[in-house]
Amino acid sequence: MGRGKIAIAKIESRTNRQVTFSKRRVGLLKKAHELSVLCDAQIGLIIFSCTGKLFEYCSESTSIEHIIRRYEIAKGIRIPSETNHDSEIYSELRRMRTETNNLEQSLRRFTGDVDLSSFQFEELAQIEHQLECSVNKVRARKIKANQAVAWEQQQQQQQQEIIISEKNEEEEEQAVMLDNQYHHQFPFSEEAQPSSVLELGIPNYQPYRLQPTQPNLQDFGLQFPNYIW
Amino acid sequence: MGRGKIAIAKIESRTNRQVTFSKRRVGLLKKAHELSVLCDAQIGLIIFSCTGKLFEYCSESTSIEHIIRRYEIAKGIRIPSETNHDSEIYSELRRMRTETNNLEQSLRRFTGDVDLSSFQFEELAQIEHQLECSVNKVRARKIKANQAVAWEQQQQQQQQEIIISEKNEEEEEQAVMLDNQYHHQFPFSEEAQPSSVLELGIPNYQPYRLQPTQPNLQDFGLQFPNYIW
DNA sequence: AACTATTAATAATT
DNA sequence: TAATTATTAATAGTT
Repeated sequence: MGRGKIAIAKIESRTNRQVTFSKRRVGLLKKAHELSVLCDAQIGLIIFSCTGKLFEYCSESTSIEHIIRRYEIAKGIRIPSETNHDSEIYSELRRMRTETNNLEQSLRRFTGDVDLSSFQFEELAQIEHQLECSVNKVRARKIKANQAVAWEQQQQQQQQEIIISEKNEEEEEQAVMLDNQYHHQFPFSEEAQPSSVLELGIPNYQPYRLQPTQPNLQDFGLQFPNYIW
Repeated sequence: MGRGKIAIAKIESRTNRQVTFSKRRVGLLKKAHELSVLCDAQIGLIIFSCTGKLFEYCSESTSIEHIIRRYEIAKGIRIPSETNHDSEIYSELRRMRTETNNLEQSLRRFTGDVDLSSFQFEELAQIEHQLECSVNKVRARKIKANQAVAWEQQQQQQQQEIIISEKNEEEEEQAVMLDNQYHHQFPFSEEAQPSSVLELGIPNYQPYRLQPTQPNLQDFGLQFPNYIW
């Protein structure tokens, strides 16, 4: 199923292997999800890439841990119980990972390294507004940081203002003024905050690290049940 | 991929569901095996049918138990070994705290919610550029996300342009028009950004709110992303 | 179960 | 690197 048939043996070309891994990983996860939904099966899937990165899937309304427990029970494997001391530390570790994930997710919005296709229009408008505010702050600081430049700009502005007050023809300058007014008085883009994202509860949501070297990060920045199929 | 297309929802017909389960289960296991071999990945797959029957697959030269152990270690659920590992755990905790701090600081750079005064002009310009790229991405995506809305607004805009070109009196309407123009017609031009907007605060920044929901997919093994710079 | 008309996945290419 | 396309592979409905 491709331009040609390939033998099922380790792909020697490193880049080729990486590309194939990315594509087939998505395909496998999709298939697992479809089987789970179509046939009401409980599925847990763990994938470690050859570079050691972890990917996983599990059916909705459950968790990998739960499936592992069920598996171990089914196989008659005993689960060693944690001590109280250990469980405290691990819960702290998990909490911190969650926090890290949240931070990384937020950061991706600012770097643009997030798959925006999962957002609705209103959400995108909100993100856009946030970014505008940030860039404006940075810009203001930048100007302050270089007073000479700032001073030049102010001089220029004042000259233009004089011209405008005399002729009142420069629409663009007017636009600047009015645009500011608009933002201060009618921050419409913040009003209609969709709660949809909040309600899309997917159990066991614990993404972890950013993937700067992986081009296919966006495959997993998406809401699972809806985006491809 | 069959005589007809089917929706991904639970198959109501019991016999049909059973048949599909049998077929797709084979397909899924095959895909898992192929991915494992082609890309040298370690894969564990556990399937409980709706009748409770267990099926499993794991890559060659390993076992489900081994993969489960590796998984739990990667997730910080279980201890690597039963020996004294306290120091390892605590160092991991420290490492994660450091990472969290770094992420928080990076985030604050983007929100402008931090002492930007400590940055030099060049650094600020870099951050600004990063934000511009991000906002452009969001903007482009936003347009795609709702072409109908964009179209409506452009229509409105055109009408208003006509009105304004005739009268040029309604200041507020003009502001709306120009704002729309800014947002939709010139999504990639940052130059005309009014400098006085710079004083706007960051309204409503809630870093944890807009996470795109994600399936139970994770990846591990990357260092703190200083790639942003 | 086996068959086959279709859809889906994906290897190679751009 | 991401998108496109020519092929192969999977499978839904049928026999």
